[in-house]
Amino acid sequence: MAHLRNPPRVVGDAPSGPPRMSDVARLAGVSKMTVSRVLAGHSVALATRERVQQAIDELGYVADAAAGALSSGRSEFVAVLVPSLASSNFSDTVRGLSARLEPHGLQLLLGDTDYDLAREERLVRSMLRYQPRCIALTGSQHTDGTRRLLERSRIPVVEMWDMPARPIDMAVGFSNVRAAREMVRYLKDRGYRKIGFLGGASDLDRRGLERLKGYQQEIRAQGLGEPRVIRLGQSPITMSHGAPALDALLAQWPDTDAVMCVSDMSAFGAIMQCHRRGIRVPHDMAVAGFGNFELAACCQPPITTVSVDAYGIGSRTGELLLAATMAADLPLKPEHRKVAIDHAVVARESA
Amino acid sequence: MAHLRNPPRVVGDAPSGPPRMSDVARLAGVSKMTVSRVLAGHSVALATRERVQQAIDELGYVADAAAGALSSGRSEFVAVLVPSLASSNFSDTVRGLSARLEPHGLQLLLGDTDYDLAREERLVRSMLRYQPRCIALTGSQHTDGTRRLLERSRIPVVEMWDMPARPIDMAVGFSNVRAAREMVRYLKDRGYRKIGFLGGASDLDRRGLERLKGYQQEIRAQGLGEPRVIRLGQSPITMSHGAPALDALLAQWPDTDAVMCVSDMSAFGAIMQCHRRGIRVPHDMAVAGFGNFELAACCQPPITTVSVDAYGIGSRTGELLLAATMAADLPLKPEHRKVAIDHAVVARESA
DNA sequence: TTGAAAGCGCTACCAA
DNA sequence: TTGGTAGCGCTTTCAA
Repeated sequence: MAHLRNPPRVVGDAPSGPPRMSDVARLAGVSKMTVSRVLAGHSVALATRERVQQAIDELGYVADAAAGALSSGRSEFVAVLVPSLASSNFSDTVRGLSARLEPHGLQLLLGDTDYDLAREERLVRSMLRYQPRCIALTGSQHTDGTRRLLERSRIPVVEMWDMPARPIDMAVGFSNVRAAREMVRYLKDRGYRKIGFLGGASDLDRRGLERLKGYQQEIRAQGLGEPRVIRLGQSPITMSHGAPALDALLAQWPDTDAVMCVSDMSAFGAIMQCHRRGIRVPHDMAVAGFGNFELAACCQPPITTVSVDAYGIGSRTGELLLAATMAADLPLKPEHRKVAIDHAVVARESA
Repeated sequence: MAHLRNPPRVVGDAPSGPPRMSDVARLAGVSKMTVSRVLAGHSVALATRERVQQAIDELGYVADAAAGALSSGRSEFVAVLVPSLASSNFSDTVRGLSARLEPHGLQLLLGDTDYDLAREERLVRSMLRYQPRCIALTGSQHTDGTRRLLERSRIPVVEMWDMPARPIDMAVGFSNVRAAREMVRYLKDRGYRKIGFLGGASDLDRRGLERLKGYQQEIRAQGLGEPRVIRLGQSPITMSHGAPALDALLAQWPDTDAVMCVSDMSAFGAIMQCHRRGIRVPHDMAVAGFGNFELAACCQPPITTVSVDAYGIGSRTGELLLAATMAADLPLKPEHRKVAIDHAVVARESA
């Protein structure tokens, strides 16, 4: 009788904690195993099943998932890391992921890296403690520590929102460089020649940097002179970024006739600042965004932008993860490890 | 030797799965308990601690949280349900919660109810399986099933974003009715007399309904004639709601001189529609929002709105939950079970 | 179709 | 300061 953590229950005592599987079993007059089978949907005689279900309902029994995971050796967690939950972009991706994974009873473990790679590593380490079946990260830049943790964990990994040459494991995204180049070409086709770029000052927003790189490459390729780049403000780029960035651009290059922004947020801020300064959009100044947020469609003038299927990134990631966790033995062919997501310039009135 | 789930490891075999605490113990030449103590930060001789730490690093050992939770009888999960992760309002609340809870090693289990009470119940049931230490819900309306589940679970519960007369357990929020009434008074003080209201058509957005109720009460109390209410569109109310709602309002009551919107999103949509129709804001039509999103400050004209401390709701909720989980034995006094969050009309240019 | 026993990986408890 | 043992609540495995 030594070493008992909880005092033995005296017969007739009210059960102390929440009901356990053995309580259900006793009430239904069956063994624990039968209860377990009913819960798992395995074959059990109809009459037995009904008695067990009744006992479950009567006691309000909820099975302990931690115990189940420990015993069966597989958890139902999927770890997901995004730079920011507030961004509609990433929250759409999360919605796409849930939509795919929830029907399989998988539980998302969500984390918000705040565009901070060290924080990402801390979160990965902390989430790995729950033995997730797989993990989805944003971007393809990670600390060495993060990579090491992931490699050692040997679980399927998807990197989202980018298209790295050599992903850790799998990737679902698109080339931000190419998308930005397409926007420059679009602006050039519309007749703009003095095109500026408004981006963030932080090197942590890799996707923003890629867009900047694409802008610079295409400006050079098209012979549109020296790039006109303003880098201002921290990630994530917010609406309030647009106004001061536009002012800085016009202060340095007053003859600019179009501006391409790292996101719809800053494009919106820039357009509102144009309203304030009496600059007509697009007549005096064209403004283009990136992301095709709802904001871009509702703004006056509606914002020309690059639409990206954020929800699709989530749901395709979910599919890859499902395939990888369900059939872990069948390694995917390399060409199936990278999923390219569509993107396109959406022409509206602002540019 | 029967009933062994995994075949016994032959001496010299490479360990099959990830390293376990016993692997670390063996490598460091100590018992599992000592490893456990090092991880928990309990007192261990410095030299021993260092050897153990070295073994942990060498193996890349990550402790299994499910096993720990099962053994110790307490998990590190906190369940959190919000209507929508995409809304900056609720994602701010989540940030406030994380900021308070993460330092204590607590892991958020986030769920998105999509403004659907049945879905809320499903999520609560599913999260309860992980034996969370406590749970935070949004709003004070829940299904009977949800209430029953929560009562039976006997864990601390906080209802956020509302101020119910009788909370399930604890509440952190404010009265949406009172806040809306203050906005009507503000508009009246500014000289507006024909004030309309733009809200959603769904009865699921309780906070939106409360704001409508506050509007109606105060319009009557101030003798401002019959309420002018347009209810259009599903929850959550988005930017695209504003334009058609404004059109409907003006079609029915062309002489309206001010409009109060259920959220900054629809206020923004309404203002953009005013731009399109050549209606000057606030000269021809005042527009007020609710929530004080970044959008409201960046819009041209900047939007007069009700600011609510969304982040504060999260961090105060975190404090309550910490107090309740850490000192579960000390029941809070009833007057400490309800935390009122400040809100205030922010006067800007739009009204 | 059902049951009994063992054990998943960890921590509480007591002993040394 | 450290170690041994029992057991958390469940599922796997095999037997009936």
